[in-house]
Amino acid sequence: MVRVRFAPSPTGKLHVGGARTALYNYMFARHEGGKFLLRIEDTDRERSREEFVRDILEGLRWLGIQWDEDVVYQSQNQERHRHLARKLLEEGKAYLDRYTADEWQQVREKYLAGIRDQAQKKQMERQLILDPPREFRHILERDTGAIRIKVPDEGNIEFEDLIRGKISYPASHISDIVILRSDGSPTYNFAVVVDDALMNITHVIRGDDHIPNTPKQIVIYRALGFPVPEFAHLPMILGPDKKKLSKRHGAASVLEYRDMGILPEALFNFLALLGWAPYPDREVVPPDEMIRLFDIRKVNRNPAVFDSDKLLWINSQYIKAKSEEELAELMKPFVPQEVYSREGAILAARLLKDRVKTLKDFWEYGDYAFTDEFVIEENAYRKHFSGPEVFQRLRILLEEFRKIEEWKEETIEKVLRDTAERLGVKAARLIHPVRIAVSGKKVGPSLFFMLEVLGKDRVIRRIERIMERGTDD
RNA sequence: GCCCCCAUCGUCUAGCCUGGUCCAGGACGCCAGGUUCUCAACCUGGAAACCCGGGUUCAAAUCCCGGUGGGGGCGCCA
Repeated sequence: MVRVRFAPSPTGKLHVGGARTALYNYMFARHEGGKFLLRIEDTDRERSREEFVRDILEGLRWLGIQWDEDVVYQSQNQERHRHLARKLLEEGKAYLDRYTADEWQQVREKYLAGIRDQAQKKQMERQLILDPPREFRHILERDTGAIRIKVPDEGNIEFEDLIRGKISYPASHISDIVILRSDGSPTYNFAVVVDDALMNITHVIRGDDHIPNTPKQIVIYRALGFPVPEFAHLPMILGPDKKKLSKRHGAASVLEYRDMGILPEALFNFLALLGWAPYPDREVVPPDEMIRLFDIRKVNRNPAVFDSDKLLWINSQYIKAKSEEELAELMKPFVPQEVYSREGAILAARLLKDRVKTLKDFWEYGDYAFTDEFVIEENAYRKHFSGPEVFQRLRILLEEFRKIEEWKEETIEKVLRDTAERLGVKAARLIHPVRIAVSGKKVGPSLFFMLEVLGKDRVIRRIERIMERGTDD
């Protein structure tokens, strides 16, 4: 049975890059009918923060990435790490490096600084550890230090990457790997291997920045006698400047996208498309279908630039597909709670669902659906209410509107156009002022549709109100 | 310096494994037109790419080699 994991370190918020990695693991697990596990790599006490753990869990949950089994915290496994490292030492597969971290640093600077040849450097390191130079001879007395695993000198360390095919490293270029520091803490590569083995992980799917770690980890798996999992390395996600994505590229955290009014399934869809294409000619593919079609072997090998315009477009597609009722619920967090009402939200949805890009836009462009207290844009008002004749025309139109019995788009349009003709002005002369009266904005949905949706009472009330401005002036 | 990975429109990609149907398909964005009461949306059309050089072959985006460019690594960081 397939078992995969997502293993973030809680030193920052859940990032779109991490989310994409989680997503691919999740899609793979679900597609294969396996398990998707979560492990928090919190060994870095200095930088790990509880609030980041919460952010990561919340982000995953929001995206609809549900993990199986209990969350594993790497710090829980410290004892196992130490135990296994000592076992390797006893078995002679690893050896003691008696330098302290500081001393080793000095040794490196003094004896290894100019060495460019990796194989040569590896041999010299070994030499320096087993047979220290005079000034460090005394360390041989110690029975403490770091533990290093012996890496073979001959042959290649190879693995079959599910995405890239065969990858091969010359063993002679890989230095003996520190698995336990002199302070007794496990190193990253060692902890990852032990934890993955303990969790029975069958497939390691992660960013391609981990490719160089893989041969080292394979050495560790072998020394430990654990089965080596399959590996798949995903390409990175880059910012618009083609640099590795970071905070500098605006919103990089998953929850920030939620707060911008992005739908989780839209982000899911978009992220899945970064490096993989389920169809040659379809982009909007909901999560369920993505999972059904997912094929790790078809994942692209080159890095992808994060294009927020496309995210916005996909989001707008998902918004269009929602019902007014669903949208009314979804937009709730983006509308001030004093004015939110389900009725108003439904009106906003009906009015704007085909034109907005985010959930935030419903309030941004549709405040008038919720309340009479919307802002009337000054420049719009000035432009279309320039003289007294505007108010005269509106008064006449208002009379006609009052007479309408069937308040329907077509009827309203006919009445307005007839009135315009009677007054000898273009319909636009009435349309624009009315739009501003009822919405406060010079842009928006088709006016007649808007009037119908808003309802006769509101429309009449709002036209009356704006006319009061005219008498004041 | 050495090791490893990558390379199709501005961007995401299909095609590459199993050469010909590709003077390279789709999508976002962009431009133009249509619709129209505005702005979007929508519809139609358009500009836009196989990194370079060799080789293999009747034929290469597709296979091979080299170069160039980008990325990762060479840590008692993760």
